[in-house]
Order: sequence, then structure tokens, then C-alpha cells
Amino acid sequence: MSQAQATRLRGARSAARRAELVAVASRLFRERGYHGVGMRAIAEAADIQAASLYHHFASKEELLLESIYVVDRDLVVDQLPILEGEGSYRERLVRLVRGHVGHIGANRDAWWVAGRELRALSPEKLDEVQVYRRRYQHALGEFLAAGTEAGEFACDDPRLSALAVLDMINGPNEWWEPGGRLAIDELAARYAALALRLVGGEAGDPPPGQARKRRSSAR
Amino acid sequence: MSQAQATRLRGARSAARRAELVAVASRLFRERGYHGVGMRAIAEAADIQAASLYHHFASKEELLLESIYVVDRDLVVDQLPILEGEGSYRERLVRLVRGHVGHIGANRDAWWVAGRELRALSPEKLDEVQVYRRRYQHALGEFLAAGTEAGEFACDDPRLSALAVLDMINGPNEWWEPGGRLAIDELAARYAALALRLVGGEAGDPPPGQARKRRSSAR
DNA sequence: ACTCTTGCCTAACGAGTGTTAGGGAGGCAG
DNA sequence: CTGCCTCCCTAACACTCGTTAGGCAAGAGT
Repeated sequence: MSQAQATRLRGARSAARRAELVAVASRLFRERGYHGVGMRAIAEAADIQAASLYHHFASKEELLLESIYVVDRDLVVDQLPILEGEGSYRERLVRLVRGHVGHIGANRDAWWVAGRELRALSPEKLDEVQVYRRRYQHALGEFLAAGTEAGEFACDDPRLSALAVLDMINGPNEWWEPGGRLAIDELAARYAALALRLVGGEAGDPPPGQARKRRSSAR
Repeated sequence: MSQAQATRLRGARSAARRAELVAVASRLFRERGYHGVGMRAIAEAADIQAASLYHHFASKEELLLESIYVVDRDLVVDQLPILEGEGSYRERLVRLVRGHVGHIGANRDAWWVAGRELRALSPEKLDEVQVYRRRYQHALGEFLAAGTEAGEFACDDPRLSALAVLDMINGPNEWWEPGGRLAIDELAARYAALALRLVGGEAGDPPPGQARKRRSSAR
């Protein structure tokens, strides 16, 4: 029985060490790309020998998959309940967007990797990941349709609006970094307001509560 | 004098062949990633020997750079004049978004590559590309600020709104493909309308002209 | 004291990497 | 016919790649 096989069967015995190694790999994948990083480079960054990685993971691909799960599996699990939870449609959308953007800020390496290294996965694993992604997108589409039905939103085409909202709130993954103009919480809040506007949830002029402030404060 | 040096000095003698090879490389980079494709694979796809590629390009990186220029240089050159052109702010924004999304549809391989292989460029080339990108973003920010000043838009923070609009209209690069639910022109038109809404250019209820149609036509 | 497991090691495998040296066939200019 | 240029070739160099075989030391269970 090979080490790799033993590893696969053993289950999550030393989950902590695994997570540690995945974090190192994520960082390197982010910096240089999946194919741009070798097992030897990952090993060196973890102060270990390349062969020793195979004690924890069956292959390089497994390292990638674990990185991606942080985004595409865990995000859906955390976020979907929001849409089915309490509060008005508007409140729930705001919570979703804030959670989403916050998740990007809290898992930058994994998000970057999940955003551009999917094609390095084998077809089966790719499928598995995309199922999560589609579920998220579909749920948001249904939510926007229901919110429109309820009169809180005004989406001509909720399915397309869901794509537009997701495109927008995934955007910070491409450019946000800590120490920039906006802290991630601030950004999340502003993007939530913009998302609301995008789906017509702002009711023309100042909605229920507060009004517009701060006109072109910085440029 | 080596072949590579000669190539560099020769200029655009056989530009057609170069463009042909760049297109082949773009397609492969898109499918398998820059580091996932070897010179031999590009050569095979072009029915040529690997070494022969060095007659046209000094290095693999030059092939990548040429792919990226199609997006990050040519797009800015085509699109910026729109913002400084004729028409109301709203009309110009619509034209910009339509042109942007249309460009994605017309240059899918190059966009995909430009979106995720920037880090494979050397620092100097990376800088050059990012200058174009920042110029585009900055110009849009200024445009939204001016449009707000003029009362056509309602952006609390034009610089952030520019980012949000760009995040949204770059999105189709991640998911649109020919033969899907929407043709690229249709998508471009709808995203233009959504962008207008995002910057508060829709004036609460139906703006100047047309009204809303098609409520949840499909889901 | 015994074995078993865990976590790591060294050494090596075959295959694939970007790149270069050098040459040959065909066309065009003088 | 001669000489040059364009475009492509074969062969090779020096690495690097993911992965595996096999072993060794420390600790836990009995």
C-alpha cells in the first residue's frame, strides 16, 4: 500500500497540518499560478521535502481542490441560508452582498485561485465545483424574482440581474487589497448599496430611510 | 546574429503570420493556461516546429504579451474616444458599455488570457499593461463625476462607481459563450441598461424616453 | 519489550520545459 | 548564375516537472 493510498483512506486525522499546507499552497498558487508553482516550491515554503507532501495529499491537484473548496463549497454553505432567512428582501440582499464581499476579503488567496485555476481541475472535480457555483447563482435569481414579485425590487429579467450582481460583487477579488482606500467592511457596505440600486431596490429617490450624502468627495 | 534578434529588428514584415500564430497561442493559453501550454504544443497546433516559433517571436512571453495587447491596449484606444465624444452622458455611457461587452464577445480568447495570465508577464511589461488599465478606469471615474455634476447621474462616490461598473461589465468574460441564452449584442444592450441604473442614471422611474418592459419573462 | 502508525527523509524515474545552434529549400534582386 | 533573405527544419542543452520506492526516527498502544 502506497503512502498516497494510505493518506486517502486515513481521513481527516491531522486536519490542522493539512490546512496549514493548503494555505501555503494557496498563497503560492495565487502568486505564480497553479502551473507556475512546483511541488518542490510548495515544499520549500512549508519547510519540508517535496515527497513529504504526498504523505498528506495524493497529488498536486488535491492541493488545488482543497484551496478551491474554501470558496466554492464553504461560501455557498454560509451564504445560502441568508436568502431563506428573516428580514425583508432588501435587508437580505444587503446581508448577502456584505457577506460575499467580506468573504473575499477574508480569503484572498483562495478566492484568487478559485477565480482563475478552475481549468486545472480534472473534469469530475470541475463539475463538482461548478455545481456549487450554479446553485448560488440560481438561488439568487429565484430570490430576485420573488423580491420583484413582492414589489421590493424591479428586475426585468431576474436571472440576468443575478448574473450582473454576481459579476459586480465578485469584482473586488480582482483588485481589492488590504491597506487600500477602503477597508473591506466599508467596501462591502457600499457595494451592498450599489447592488440594491442595480436591482431597482432603491425606489427611485431616497428609499425608506436615509438620503444620499457625499457628492464626489474624492476623485 | 541570431534568428530571435533578427526577428526583433525586422518589424512588422509578416504581420499576418504573426497574428495567426498569436491567435493560436491565445486559444491554447485560454484552454490550458500560460504555464500549462508548451511551445511544442503551440507549434503543433500551428503545424510548425517549436523552434520555428522563435523566427517570429523572441520568447514565449512575447506571444503572451501580444495576446494581452489585443485587450488592454486596443480596447482603451477604441473606447476612450467615446467618453470624450458627442451625446449626453447617458448616451455615452450606454455606448461605452455596449462597446465593452461587444469587445469581450469578439475577442474571447484574448480577454480570458488578459484576465488571468497577467502575472506571467515580466514586471516591466506588466506595468505597461496596467497603465492602460488604470487609464480606462480613471477616465470612467472622471466621466461619472462630470455626469453627476451635470445632473444625469447620481453617484455618491464616482471613483467607486467606476469600479463597480467595470466589475459588472467585465463579468461576461467569465461566463458568456456563443450559443447561450443571449447573443452578445443583446447582452451588451441589457448590461448597458443595468449600468445606467447602477450609476443612478435612470431617474427613479422611466427616464426621458422608454419604460420598463418584460417582467420576469424567463427564469 | 513489542509492534504499529505517523511524519518525514533521500534518491531516483521518465517525461517535458524554454531555448539555441546550425543548416537547407525556395524565391527574388542584381 | 550569384548572393541574400525568409521561413522552416533537426538535434541538442540544461533544467525542471510530478511522482514513487523505500527507509528511518519518534511516539503511542498493548
